[in-house]
Amino acid sequence: MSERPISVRCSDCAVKRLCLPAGLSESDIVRLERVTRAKKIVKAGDCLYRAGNPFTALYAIRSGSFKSTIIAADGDTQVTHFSLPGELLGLDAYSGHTHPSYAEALEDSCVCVLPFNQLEILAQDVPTLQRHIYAIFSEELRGENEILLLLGKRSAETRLAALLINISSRYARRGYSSSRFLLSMPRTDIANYLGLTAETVSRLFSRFQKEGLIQVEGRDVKILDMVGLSELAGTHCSYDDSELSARQ
Amino acid sequence: MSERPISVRCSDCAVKRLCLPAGLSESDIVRLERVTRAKKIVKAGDCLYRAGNPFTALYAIRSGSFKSTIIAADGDTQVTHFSLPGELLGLDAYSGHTHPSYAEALEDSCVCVLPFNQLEILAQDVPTLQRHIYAIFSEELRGENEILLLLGKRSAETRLAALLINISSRYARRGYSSSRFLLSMPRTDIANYLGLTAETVSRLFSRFQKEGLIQVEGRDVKILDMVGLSELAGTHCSYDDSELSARQ
DNA sequence: CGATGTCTTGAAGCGCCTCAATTTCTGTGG
DNA sequence: CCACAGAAATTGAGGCGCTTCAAGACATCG
Repeated sequence: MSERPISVRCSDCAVKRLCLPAGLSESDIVRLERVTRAKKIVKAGDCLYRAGNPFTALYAIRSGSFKSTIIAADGDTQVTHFSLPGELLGLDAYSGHTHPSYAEALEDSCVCVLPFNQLEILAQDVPTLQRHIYAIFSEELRGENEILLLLGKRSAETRLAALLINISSRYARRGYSSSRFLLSMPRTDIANYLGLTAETVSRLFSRFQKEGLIQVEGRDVKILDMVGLSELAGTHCSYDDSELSARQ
Repeated sequence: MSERPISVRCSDCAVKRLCLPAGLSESDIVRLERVTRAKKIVKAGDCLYRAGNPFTALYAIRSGSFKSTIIAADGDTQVTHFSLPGELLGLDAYSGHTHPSYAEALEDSCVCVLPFNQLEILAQDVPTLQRHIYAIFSEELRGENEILLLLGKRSAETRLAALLINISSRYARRGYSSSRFLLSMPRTDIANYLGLTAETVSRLFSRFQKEGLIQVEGRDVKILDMVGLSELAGTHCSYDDSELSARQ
C-alpha cells in the first residue's frame, strides 16, 4: 500500500462531478486541491483501513471499488457498503476517532487522502463545501434506510434485483453502460451484503437469466429487461434520482 | 401539533449532556439557545414531519419518543429508528431538501426546533459545535451498520435481545433504570424494526420470560439476567459505550 | 357494555439455509 | 504451455426458522 504523490488535480479528475469538488468555484477547487494532494494505491484484497485504526482522513475513490465490512464480537462479518469512484470512505469514523469498519479494495484502486482536520478548516471557510459535506452525510443516512427496508422486508429475489438496479444506475452516473458491467465483488460478498447465502445468490442469478431478465457469465452482467428487473426490485428505478444532489 | 414558546433553556435541559450543548462553553450555549428557542409538542400518534415535507429544521427530542419510518413505492413500511430524548431527528433530510422519512411520536412528546440554516451559521462560528454535528452524523452511520449486521446475519432471538440491551443502555444514559423500563412502542413496531412479525416477537418475549431472562407484562419490561441477555445479543453489552462521545 | 386495537398462542406451510457434490475459474510453478 | 491446486460458482436434496393464517385473551375507551 504505497503512498506517493500522483499529480492529478481535482479539476482534471474523472469523478469531480460526483465528488467533493461538485458545485465549487474554480478558486475553491484550487484550495481543495491543496487538501487532496496525497493519493494512495490500494491493491485488490488490501485494506485502505481496518477497524481500530486511528481516524485521520476521509478517502475519495478515484478509481476501483471497495467493500466496507464490520466484524461483530463473535467474528461474524457484515458487508455494509460497496463503494464506487467519486464516493467517500471513512465517514463513520469521525465520532469514535477510530475506524469502526474495514475498507477492502475489491480491485486495484486509487484514492485521494483527505486529512479531515484540513478539510474541516477549509469547509469552515467555504460554505458550499460545508453544505456538500452535510449533504454527503445526510445522503448516506438516507441510503442506509433503504437498505434496512431491503434487509427487513424483502425477499431474496427482490434484494438481488434491487442491488443490480442500484449498481447499474451508479455506473450510469459515472458514464459507463447501465445495461452491462462487471461486478467487482464475488458472490459471497453480494450474499453477505444482502443477508443471504452465496448459494441463494447463485441460484437467483441463474433464475434471472432463465427468465430473460439478465445474462450472466461469472461477474459479467448484462441487463436484458431493465423494466422487469426494476419491478422485481420494487423501486421502479427510483435509484436513478436518489443519488446526492447537493444544490445550493 | 401546536408550536408555542416554552421557556426552557438548554442550560436547564434534562438531556443537555446528550444533546447539542454537550461540550460547549457557557457563552456558546447562550448562543445556541437563541437557535433552539422554538419548541413543538407532538401528541402520541402524530407526525413531527412526513416524507415529502420540506426540510427546514432538525429536531432535538426533549421528552417522549419517536419512531422513524420509510415507505416504499409499493406501500411497504420499514421502521428505521426509535429515538429517545437528547437524540436528533431529521438528519437524513438535508441532501434532498425534503424529509425522506416519517417521524411519528410514540407518546406525547416535546422537541426543540433547530432551524438548520441558523444552526449552520452558528456552527461556522463555533468549531466545537461543528465537530459535534459531524460526530452525530458519523455516530448515526456507525449505528446503522450495526443494525445491518443484526438484520443481515442474526436470528430472531438475537435481534430482540440486542434491541432490549440497546434500549436498556440508552435509558441508563438518561439516568433511568437499565433493568426496568416501559417500551413506548407496540409489538408490531418492534417486529417491523427487527425485520420480524409481531407474532414472532411476542413468542420471543414469552420465551425469554420462561427462560428467566426477563419479566414482561405488556410493555413493562424488567431485565432479570442482563448478562444472559447480552450473551444472546452477541454484543456483550457493547452498546454501553457505543453512544456518541464527541470529545474535542 | 360492546367495540376496537393490542397481544398471545397454536398449527401448517414455505423460503431460505445447510450440507454436499461437481464444475468452472484463476493463478502458479514445472 | 500445460498441469495442478485452491478458490469461486453452480446445482441439488433435505431441514429448520420464521411467516402466515386463525382463534382467543386482554386491555382501553366510547
